[in-house]
Amino acid sequence: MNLAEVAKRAKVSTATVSRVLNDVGPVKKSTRARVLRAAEELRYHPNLHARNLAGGKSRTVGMIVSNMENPFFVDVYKGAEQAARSRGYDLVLANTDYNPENLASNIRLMIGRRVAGLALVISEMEPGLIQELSELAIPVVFYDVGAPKHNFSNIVVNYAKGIERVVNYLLELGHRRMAFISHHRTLGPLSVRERAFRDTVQNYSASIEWRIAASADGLDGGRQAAREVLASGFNPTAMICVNDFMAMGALHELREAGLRVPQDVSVTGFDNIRLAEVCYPPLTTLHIPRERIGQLMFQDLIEPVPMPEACRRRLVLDPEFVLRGSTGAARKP
Amino acid sequence: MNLAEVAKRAKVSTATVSRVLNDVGPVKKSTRARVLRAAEELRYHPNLHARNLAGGKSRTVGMIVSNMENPFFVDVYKGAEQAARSRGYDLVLANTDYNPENLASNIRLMIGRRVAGLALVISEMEPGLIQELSELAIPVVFYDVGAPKHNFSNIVVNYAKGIERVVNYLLELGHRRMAFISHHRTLGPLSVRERAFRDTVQNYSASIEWRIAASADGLDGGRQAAREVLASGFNPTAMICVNDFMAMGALHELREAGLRVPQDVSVTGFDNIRLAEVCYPPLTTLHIPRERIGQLMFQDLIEPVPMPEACRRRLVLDPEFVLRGSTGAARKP
DNA sequence: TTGAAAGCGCTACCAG
DNA sequence: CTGGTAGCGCTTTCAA
Repeated sequence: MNLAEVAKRAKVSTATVSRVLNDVGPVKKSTRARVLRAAEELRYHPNLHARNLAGGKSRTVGMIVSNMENPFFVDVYKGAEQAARSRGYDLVLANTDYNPENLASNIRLMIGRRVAGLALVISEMEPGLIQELSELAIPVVFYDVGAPKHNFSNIVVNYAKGIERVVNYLLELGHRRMAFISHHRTLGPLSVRERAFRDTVQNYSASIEWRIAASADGLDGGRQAAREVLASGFNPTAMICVNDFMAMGALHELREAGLRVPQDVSVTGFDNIRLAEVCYPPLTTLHIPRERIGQLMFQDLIEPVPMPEACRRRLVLDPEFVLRGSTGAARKP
Repeated sequence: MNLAEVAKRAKVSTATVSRVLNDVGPVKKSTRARVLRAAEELRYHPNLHARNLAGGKSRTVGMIVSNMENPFFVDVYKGAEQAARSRGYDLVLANTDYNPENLASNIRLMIGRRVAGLALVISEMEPGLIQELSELAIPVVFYDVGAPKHNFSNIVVNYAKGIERVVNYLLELGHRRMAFISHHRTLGPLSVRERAFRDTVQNYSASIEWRIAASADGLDGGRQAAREVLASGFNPTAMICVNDFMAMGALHELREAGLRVPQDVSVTGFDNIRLAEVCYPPLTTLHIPRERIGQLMFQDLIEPVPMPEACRRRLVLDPEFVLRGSTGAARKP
């Protein structure tokens, strides 16, 4: 079923059908009605590929995330999706599972689709891919990572500040032995947080004992990392987790180990996902406006903000401390 | 950047470039290398729309789900995505948020993309849409709902059986006052579960007291529904939740109300999402092989299983009872 | 207000 | 093994 058949049935040219369907250009009322009816009767569904090809422009933006299992990414996705929908755009999602090969193929896929823009919510990119994208003239917005190129822009959260905040808070509560639970230690954004942790702790006093454990992002990863820490004999009074989702895994492990939170061990997260409030005990964490970020990313893509070559956009958000029940004074030795 | 430019640069015809890029037909080694290099140098990215248009066939399947916030859907998505990727297909996802308008527009979008198949993981469809789809000759697979059409097929879970199982279990534990926590009561699949609950309870004894509360799907919905039940003065010793995600919300509400689980109230879920194991207390629930379902849906779409008109496929899975800490003997009155 | 026709970028078929 | 070329279905001038 195609335009031509609709045109034939309505006894008009394909040009007219196109005008009617796209609501552009002048069309006599009666003709219009006739076309609409024909399309209806024929159950005509325009071929989007043909449309894109002929039109040259795309009403689609792409988003690639690392891990849809982590509610953080789902929320960002939903924010962007909603923003896109409300502006008559269409968002297509891809998931990498932190796999670089998936990332590369997904990016190529998006390029092949000639998306109007690409939002990357991932933890790192190979320089090669960065290069490939920068040569492409399609607007790209990164979350949390990004290189300064004319068609790039980024939205970043001041993770270091957040980590610093929470560590200081724990320090004040008397914690002197803390573990940092992370994932993908080598990825840029993650290592920033790790460094913030180390720096804050060391700046405070050389006598603070600390340790870093990492596993995969997720419930299992959090659990695994926490287990490692416990098994090592290091006996932390606090666990600072790189995100809420992992923190929930850690919480579980502690419970299984017979440790009470926060009496025996304090636990903190990052992101303030909805679950952080609902889990037990509710997590002390840092809030990040995830849906907002999704919206901002979309906006950034389609709003052609002309600016000097060197000055790509960069928006920095500060996370907000949220105090809940998973933290308390350090247990007495 | 297009085929023609690559062809010019490699000093061959576009036909040859196409052959090389698609790895079809005979091409001399040296030519092949030349083309590849040209494409590389020009940073050529094939236009997928043109490819689809010209080729006529699509290597893309679509999936529409109701609520990506609920991990259940994420898992199904991941299963399908993985299956698709491994077979060289590409999965595009859409989310409806239980909004019928979003569903309709997403379906049209998928049709417009000429997907090779469409997987619907949603709770209900308007007859009009069903009709529209059935006239379309594209394979459709439903999860949990579906009408018998030649191009439809469905994978369903025996929810009634699961609910029956869990209710009987609670009955044996002495529970005599139970609440059923649901969402979207009028949607087909949901009402089936509700009915199963009612039937089981009533069959057991007329003296069993029961109540049904419903709210939105999700943490808040579960919490809200639980709150309603508690506020109503009805004092259940058990809450049967239509899914784990809502159960987690209910768990939270009970905790806030100062009720202990399972000592004061037993709680059950459905799906056995990863969180069910990690939350506190861990949920007694019914396992559904979500990733598997995703895989099956994909398979069903691309494997052209020819069969008699009337006999569309229908695969029924039985959920498996999983006993955890959120349930126990009914409290003494 | 409408139609004819030139592409959009690619695949696939037919020759050579 | 390679090139020419006819579409795929739609949008968009340009004329009428």
